[in-house]
Amino acid sequence: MSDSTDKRRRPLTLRDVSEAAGVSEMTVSRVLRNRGDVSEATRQKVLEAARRLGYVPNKIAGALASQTVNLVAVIVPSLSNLVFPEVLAGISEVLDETPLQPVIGVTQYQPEREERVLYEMLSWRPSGVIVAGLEHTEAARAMLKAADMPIVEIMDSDGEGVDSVVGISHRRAGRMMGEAIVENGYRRIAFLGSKMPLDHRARKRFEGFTEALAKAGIEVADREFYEGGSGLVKGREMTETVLRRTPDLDFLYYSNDLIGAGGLLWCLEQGIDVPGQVGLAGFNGLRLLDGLPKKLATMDACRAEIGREAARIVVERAHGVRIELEPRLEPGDTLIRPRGA
Amino acid sequence: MSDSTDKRRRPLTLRDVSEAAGVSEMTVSRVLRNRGDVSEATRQKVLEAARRLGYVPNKIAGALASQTVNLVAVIVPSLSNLVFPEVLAGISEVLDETPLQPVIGVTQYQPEREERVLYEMLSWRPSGVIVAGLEHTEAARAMLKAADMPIVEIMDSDGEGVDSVVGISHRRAGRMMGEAIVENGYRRIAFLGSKMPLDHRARKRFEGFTEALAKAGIEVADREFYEGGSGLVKGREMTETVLRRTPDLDFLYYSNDLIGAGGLLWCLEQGIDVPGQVGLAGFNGLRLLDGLPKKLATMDACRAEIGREAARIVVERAHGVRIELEPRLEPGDTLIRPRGA
DNA sequence: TTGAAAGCGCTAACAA
DNA sequence: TTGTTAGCGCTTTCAA
Repeated sequence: MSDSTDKRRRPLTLRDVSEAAGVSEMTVSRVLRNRGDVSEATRQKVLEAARRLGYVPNKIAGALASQTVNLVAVIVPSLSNLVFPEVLAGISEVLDETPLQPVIGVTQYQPEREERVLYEMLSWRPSGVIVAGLEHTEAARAMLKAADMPIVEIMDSDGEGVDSVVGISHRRAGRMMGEAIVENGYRRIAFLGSKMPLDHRARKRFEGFTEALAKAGIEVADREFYEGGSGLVKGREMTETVLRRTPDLDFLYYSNDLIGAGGLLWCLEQGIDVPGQVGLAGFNGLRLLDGLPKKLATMDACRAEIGREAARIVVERAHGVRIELEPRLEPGDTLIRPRGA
Repeated sequence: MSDSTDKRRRPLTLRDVSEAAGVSEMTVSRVLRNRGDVSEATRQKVLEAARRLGYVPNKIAGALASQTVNLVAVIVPSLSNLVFPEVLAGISEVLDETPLQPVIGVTQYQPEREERVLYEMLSWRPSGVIVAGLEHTEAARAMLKAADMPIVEIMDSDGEGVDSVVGISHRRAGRMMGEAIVENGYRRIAFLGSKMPLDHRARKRFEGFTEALAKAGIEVADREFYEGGSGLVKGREMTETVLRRTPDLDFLYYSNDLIGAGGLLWCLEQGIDVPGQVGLAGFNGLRLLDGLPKKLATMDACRAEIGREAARIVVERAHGVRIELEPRLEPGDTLIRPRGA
């Protein structure tokens, strides 16, 4: 009676397996970690006992004793952005070949949240940290500097990192797109992006973009910023707003593909000739949207590649590595004007 | 010289703070956890010392000593599916108000991977497990049963769970959509979905769907399955294929909104009257796609709500709870035929 | 090939 | 309000 009421209150320990198998805890530990020499006979005995009891090792105790944790902290601003899951996929791809495991933290683009998440994660003493962006609170930067493990700041290479850095230059990406737009003869150019002052990468793209225009003696003819989650609807609305306000625009540069796609759909619906009348470009190279009526010009941000490289650095316990990847311009159907247009 | 070379090899411990602040380790521990009565004076002393040294507590040791871990294991098939980040958002929303933190594991729809991820996570002795789906390997189910913590299986309520279950009935969702389609007078109906034999929820929707049609004496007129990541392109291709093969179809039911959107775009491009000539419906209620030329009929899967309820169960340490949410049919513009059509 | 002892860094429980 | 003691469940190290 009492037997069944208090069944499995105390979680199983190594000792339970040790007793069930009739060997020392140490031997059980060795078998379960495939370490050291254990005779095949005892090995089987232990394995069988562990399986029968349903024993799951306690990594907390193991980590404390061995002073090693196979966790890699990965800190990103958002998961709904579509971009970050791709980075995570790149990271997993590499870590899957190793004993390391990613642990994901989300900051929602808030520096204080990032600081808290980082603190939480560091308190588990991971084997490395991969964090999006170069901008952190002072305290966060101090923690990263003090942490005795590989730190990789990803996505952005415009600035100084704490340890290793893997990313693209968003300033340069913006500049490249600006140049391509100018080269294609557009002159009345608008920028449509998020209002988020904390999306530093979008900001840097905007800076590089205006810089490129300035070199050609052009100023941004109009700009529009939105708040709240992106999406096709936002793109439509912004596009309508900006084209109403400045009807002679001949190019719209969007800070991401999703709002760009919304804009594209709106233009096509309105019977606007794209790119004859108005050219369009986004950013990110989302394959997801490939099936739109026209392929939006965009720039690939090398997301999976960034994830893979960052993971490699952690796996190799490297420090001070700096990898700047090359963003690729994908002109699609909305940038290059047909001859004679 | 040697001072600077071996700086900060040994991570800081409570003892370092204790010495720096001139109080016992226990007092430092109390301050850092806001526990027990500590005079404001010592409190400040400790805080200042901890901050100056850059001390980050070791949760591994803490967890081992206190036998509590404020981690909640969350296991999902994929992050690129768009659906799961929304569930995670619901979970975070609730956990944010508590000391609990979600830790995410991804299985890629592979049962063996799920088993491994689960084993890894359980070995950290989390405060609860939230796992997508009711289908698991036998070993995984055994682990879940043996684990002495709240277990919540989410997304699906068609079947028995190990402990708590929060989800919708996908069979019912498929049936509801099938009924709505029949009621609207469609008779030549096709199903377009993923080939994944392991996407049990899509399978159940299909089953409920055919069941509803059967009740009306209708059989699925054609079906098409795809492999590989979804996306607009896949939807276009499948739609073309199926309409070529069976030109007299008057309705296409897609297993998710993204391929449905691709199909919608293709139909509109071809000058097909939607829903006059062909009606369309997807599944999920992705707000992301709201800006399409027409609003695709779909069914909301209550993703955020599912996340919130699951998190609540873990927070309340509840067991054996069963919550079946009501999927909502969103007819959009592609299901209800205009009068006289 | 196996086992015994010591201790990882912290906190529960109790004492002062 | 503060300190002391004794582990938490495992692994490292050394001995047999």
